[in-house]
Amino acid sequence: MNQVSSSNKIPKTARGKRTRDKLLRAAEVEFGEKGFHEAAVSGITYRAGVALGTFYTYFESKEEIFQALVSFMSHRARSWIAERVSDAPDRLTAEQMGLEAYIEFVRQHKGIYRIISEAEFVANDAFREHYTSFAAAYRANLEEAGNRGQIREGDYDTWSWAIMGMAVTLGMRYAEWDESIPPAQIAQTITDLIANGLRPLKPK
Amino acid sequence: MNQVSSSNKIPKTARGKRTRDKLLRAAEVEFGEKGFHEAAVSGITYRAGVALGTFYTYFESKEEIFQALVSFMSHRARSWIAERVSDAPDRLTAEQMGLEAYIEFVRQHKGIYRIISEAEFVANDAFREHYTSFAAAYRANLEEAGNRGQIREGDYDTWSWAIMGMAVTLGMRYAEWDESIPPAQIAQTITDLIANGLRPLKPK
Amino acid sequence: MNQVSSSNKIPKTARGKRTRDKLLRAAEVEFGEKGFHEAAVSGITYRAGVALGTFYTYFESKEEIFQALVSFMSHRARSWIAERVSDAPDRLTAEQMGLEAYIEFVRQHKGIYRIISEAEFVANDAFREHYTSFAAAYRANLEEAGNRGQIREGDYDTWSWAIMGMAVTLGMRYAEWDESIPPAQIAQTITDLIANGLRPLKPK
Amino acid sequence: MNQVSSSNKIPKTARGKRTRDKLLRAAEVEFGEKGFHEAAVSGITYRAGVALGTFYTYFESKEEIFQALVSFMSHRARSWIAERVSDAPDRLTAEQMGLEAYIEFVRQHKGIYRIISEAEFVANDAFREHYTSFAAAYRANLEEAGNRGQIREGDYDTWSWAIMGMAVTLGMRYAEWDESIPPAQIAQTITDLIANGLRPLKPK
DNA sequence: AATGAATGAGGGTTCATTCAT
DNA sequence: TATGAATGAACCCTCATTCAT
Repeated sequence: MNQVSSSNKIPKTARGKRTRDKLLRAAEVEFGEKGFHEAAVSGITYRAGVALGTFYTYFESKEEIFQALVSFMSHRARSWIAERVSDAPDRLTAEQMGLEAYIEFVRQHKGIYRIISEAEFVANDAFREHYTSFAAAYRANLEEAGNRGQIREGDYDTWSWAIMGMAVTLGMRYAEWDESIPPAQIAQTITDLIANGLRPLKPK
Repeated sequence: MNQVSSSNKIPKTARGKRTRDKLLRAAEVEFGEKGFHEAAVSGITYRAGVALGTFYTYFESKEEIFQALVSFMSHRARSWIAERVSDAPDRLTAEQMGLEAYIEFVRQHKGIYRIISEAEFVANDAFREHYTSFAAAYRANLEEAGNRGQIREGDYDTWSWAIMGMAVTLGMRYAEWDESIPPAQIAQTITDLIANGLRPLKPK
Repeated sequence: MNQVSSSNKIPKTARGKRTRDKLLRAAEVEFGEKGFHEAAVSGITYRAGVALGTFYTYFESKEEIFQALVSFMSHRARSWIAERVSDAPDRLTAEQMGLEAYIEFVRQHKGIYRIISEAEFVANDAFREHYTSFAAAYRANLEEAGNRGQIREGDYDTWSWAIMGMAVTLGMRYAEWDESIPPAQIAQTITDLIANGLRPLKPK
Repeated sequence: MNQVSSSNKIPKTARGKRTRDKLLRAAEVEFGEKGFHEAAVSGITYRAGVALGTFYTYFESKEEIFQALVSFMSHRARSWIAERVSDAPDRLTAEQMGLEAYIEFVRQHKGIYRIISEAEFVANDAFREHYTSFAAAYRANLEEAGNRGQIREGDYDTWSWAIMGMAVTLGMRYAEWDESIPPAQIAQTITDLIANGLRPLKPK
């Protein structure tokens, strides 16, 4: 019942691929605006400009397309950030650039934020996969930085989840709720926090 | 639809109060288990042991009881943490105890976590109120600690949201997903991160 | 999933009982006219004069009401025949009266014939129950007649199914397809066949 | 909708004939397993190993292929029995062999039984044709036997339907439901019943 | 002949809410 | 207050059939 569900619904023609893609794009908008439960399959097909039945040529169910969407967007986010970060000189700068990139990404894809939030309850596998991948990437970075002596050693696992948690919540706060503060500034503040903690800089 | 229409449905008799209470308690379980959309009013009344129609004697709608629940639980969480933290010697210790308390709280009330997550989309007012209150409490603490020289000065606003974000995500990770690590240990790690940042402890 | 399905949908008030009854009666007409698959729940509620949703107050599904109907009608048919036969002087006369009663019954309830036919594939349990009960009744009669010496001894089981088979098929032929021959005449012919077989009456 | 519109879809090439045949064979399995309404055209084409659209190259509709199938199988059954019976020494022996053959046939083609049952409501013309042909064959046999003095005279029409009815029902009972009793034994019992009726063998 | 994508009417089912008692 | 029957809008999904290639 949860078996790989790669359903024999993969398009075999170029036309089919195009239609499937239109549906995915439409689903991003529909789910992003209304949330999973309020979204309607007919809303997706309407936005995609195809007939209702066409939906079921490519997806088994509303759940399935939602899952597909979560995976798809999770990849997009990760690769977008990775690209932006690739030429960072050191880990802390990379952290800062990554955070900034993440907030910008969310600002450009508000629907995505909502979609991933809901995924916890609707497409739990994809949801966990998303966070686990993100955290794993962070963890690898922290470890590498640790090995190079750029940061101290410690519980990289927990740290990576903690940093990701900041990013997510700040994404919500400063990308969803309130766009008045530039991403760079938020990223700067947080990076400083991560780097230096709260200690008085020159404690006596 | 999102306006907290303080309905004129407040019970006047003792019997009425009891019934309303049964409904609220039942709603916590129903919403916690199924989430807002999958939950059914009939499920709530069934758990409460009253007839379906009785629900509308006390609540205008499914949305209303959900809102009431979010506010109620948000208060419970805050006061539970406040109590646990009240006798902390200093801010950092308080931070650690608070984080630990928070994780414990989520472990004991998994439904609550889910309810607040969904509130973002279903009862946005109550949801923002929840996070804003939490962040404000943090902010006040940070500011006070700053004034006392216990921590350095900085953008307390952003910091408070960042720290809260860690807590939320770690709550998910180490209370929802995986309970194998003791809350105290997680709290310790994070507090250390907050306090000291990632800098090598004895840089040359 | 097939558990007794006595679903907690039993009406608790007199009004409820009346509504459930209206639905059953309407279902008899709808299923009889259109067959299970072509019949619509909305057709049933329309005929019953209630709202669509009311259906699901009393029945879990279209399948469930169909099953209920088969059982109900099977009982009706059996008791109708039993009543007609009760004062027969001997077994052969009873056979004849029973067959006649059966054909008359089918003529008055053409829908029922179709319903039971389809039940084989839609509500197999109820279907088997129907035929098994009928055959058991026949069998008991044959056995009793055998014990009294009214008929010879033999494989009552197979005989009872054979006789029932005649009745069913003749019901189809002379009640469904063609009503020109009076039931009594058909019953007479068959009884004679059952009683005497095909042997020349005065074989040399 | 029930008129056998001898469609202009008869294949002209050898390849076409082969494809049409594959579809018919696949339809037998699909309809036999699922029944008319649950069966899907796509199920048929899938089993046949052709594309969905190909179906409509050979058949006007789902109804049409079903009709074609009923006729085809009705012929098969009749000729199979006829063959088995052809060398019977007398009518009663022929009856017995025919009944035995029929039960064996149903045991080997359970799908066919279901298909013909459903035909009453889906392809009524073909259904009546089927039963009428069978009955006519019986009738001719009875008449001939009567003329020869092998059986007494009587209402051959009703008798033929009655005997056929036994066969059908016993087919269901001892071929579909329960295969534990050998066809020959059932045939024997019934033939005896037909031949001798229920009369005590040595009446005074 | 064969393919497979596209269509859309149709129907079963859910459930928040209302209402009569 | 409490009950539970009644309502009907809403929506997911199926699948026979058509059509462009």
